[in-house]
Amino acid sequence: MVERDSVRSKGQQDETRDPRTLLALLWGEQEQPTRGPKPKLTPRRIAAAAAELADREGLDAVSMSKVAGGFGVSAMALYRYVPGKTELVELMVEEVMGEGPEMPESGEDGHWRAAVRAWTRQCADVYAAHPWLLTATALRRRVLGPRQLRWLDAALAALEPTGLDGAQRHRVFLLLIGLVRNVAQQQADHEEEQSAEWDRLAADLLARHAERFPALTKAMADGAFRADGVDPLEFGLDRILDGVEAVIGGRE
Amino acid sequence: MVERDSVRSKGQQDETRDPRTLLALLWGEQEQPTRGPKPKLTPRRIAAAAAELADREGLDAVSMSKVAGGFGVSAMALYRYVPGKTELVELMVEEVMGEGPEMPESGEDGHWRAAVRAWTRQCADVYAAHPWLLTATALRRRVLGPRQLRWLDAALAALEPTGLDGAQRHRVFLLLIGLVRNVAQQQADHEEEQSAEWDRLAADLLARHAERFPALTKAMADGAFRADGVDPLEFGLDRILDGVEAVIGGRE
DNA sequence: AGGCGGCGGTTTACGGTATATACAGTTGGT
DNA sequence: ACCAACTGTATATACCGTAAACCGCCGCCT
Repeated sequence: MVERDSVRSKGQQDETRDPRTLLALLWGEQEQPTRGPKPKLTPRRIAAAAAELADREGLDAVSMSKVAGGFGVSAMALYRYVPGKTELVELMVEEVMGEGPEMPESGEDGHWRAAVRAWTRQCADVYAAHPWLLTATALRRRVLGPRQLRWLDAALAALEPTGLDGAQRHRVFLLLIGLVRNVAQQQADHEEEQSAEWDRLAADLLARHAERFPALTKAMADGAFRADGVDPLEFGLDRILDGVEAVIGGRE
Repeated sequence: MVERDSVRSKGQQDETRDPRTLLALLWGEQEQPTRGPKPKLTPRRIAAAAAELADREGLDAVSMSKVAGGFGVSAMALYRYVPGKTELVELMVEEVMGEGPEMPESGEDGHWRAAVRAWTRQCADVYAAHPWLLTATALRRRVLGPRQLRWLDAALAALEPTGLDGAQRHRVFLLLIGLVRNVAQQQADHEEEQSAEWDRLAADLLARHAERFPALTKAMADGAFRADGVDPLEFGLDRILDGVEAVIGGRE
């Protein structure tokens, strides 16, 4: 389906690497060779190891040599399985997405809120478990691997009972992952080391410039950044669901 | 306020660089020296040049030597003004955020929807003008520069007439930037080169695996990804505003 | 059975990155 | 006038991704 030794980038970045090799990789549509020594690795195993590394030490720590070192092979060995690092990251994302969300029995109408809730929570869990997903999926074209499509499919399915048309369902999906990713980012910020130090510095700074940011100081005095037990994910989700409900109600 | 020659990272990454130097930089609280030659540059000018470079060639193209080359100085010269690259990126973000949004006369209640709309649109414009903002602000703790705080302040101010408490206003703000960033990402994806090529490949792939993604195929047949003239930003914004309205209505 | 060619892994090398360190030239305060 | 502070440079280190050439293994074909 795709030739194995395809090299066409000139030595710089991506420039123009054939998307088809990446797709073949993601979908496992590689024709495996017959002759030659048995490969020690697979793209899957490499991606899994790299993802684990990223979980432990962050995405920046994922380098070809470190990943290869984990297998006891040289860095260049990986290039027999993966066209380059960008493709490896893509595989890492796909790897970490798992088998897709477990959705409740949809069946009845009116339960679409619960279904969407379940989807969103599980998606948020994935992002929480792998904070590097945020940067790995920032920019660049994605949502092409089978597992990512599975998530998309599940979300669209959960929205079918709403009666929204396809375009609207898609836009609600965008709203949902936007929420998930944003909350994940917020939490990643806060779970960082020295978070308390930063908070202290920020509070001090704000106090010194209170008059420049009246609404912010007022909101802070009103408890804006105090933890009040309300999950921002749940709050946002409720807002979105209410918004969707408003469309449905207004149209029928 | 902050000593100028502070170096404590061992040669690796960030590790532990003093946050106070960054804050002093962002807020212009550097005490400027008296003796010695007049500096040719300023952090601001460097950040502006770097941002322009990023606008033209992308964030990856921003390297110390390229930025320095634009001024005709050596790469190391920049380190007299900026502690390191991460701080430079932070400055770039701050630079690009401009003077903050121009908000309409709030005055009357009930116009908060218009105010929030104006805020969101302008924020989206910034992201659209500088796509690298997405990756530059992915992960890492932010929202500490005066300009970013200005945006936050404006959003919170716009939400004051809603009667929501501080924590809720903050959560709505999170919802809004989540929307903006997500839409920006979506648009960046689509305006990429070879976008058509990718779409073709994706459509082909989906057709071959239609049975695995029933909801997705159904949604596509229903026009999910056809451009239908509805701005996804407006759609999401309406959903969020409706959601907020539901909270207000339900509580009073 | 033999060998050839596809393939896995290594080594080497190149150009790029951030940035530590040591230095030279310039300037203002004393 | 001199010294100390400051700016910019040159040099060096340690990484990074990856191109290219190479060697040894192995299954298919003759």
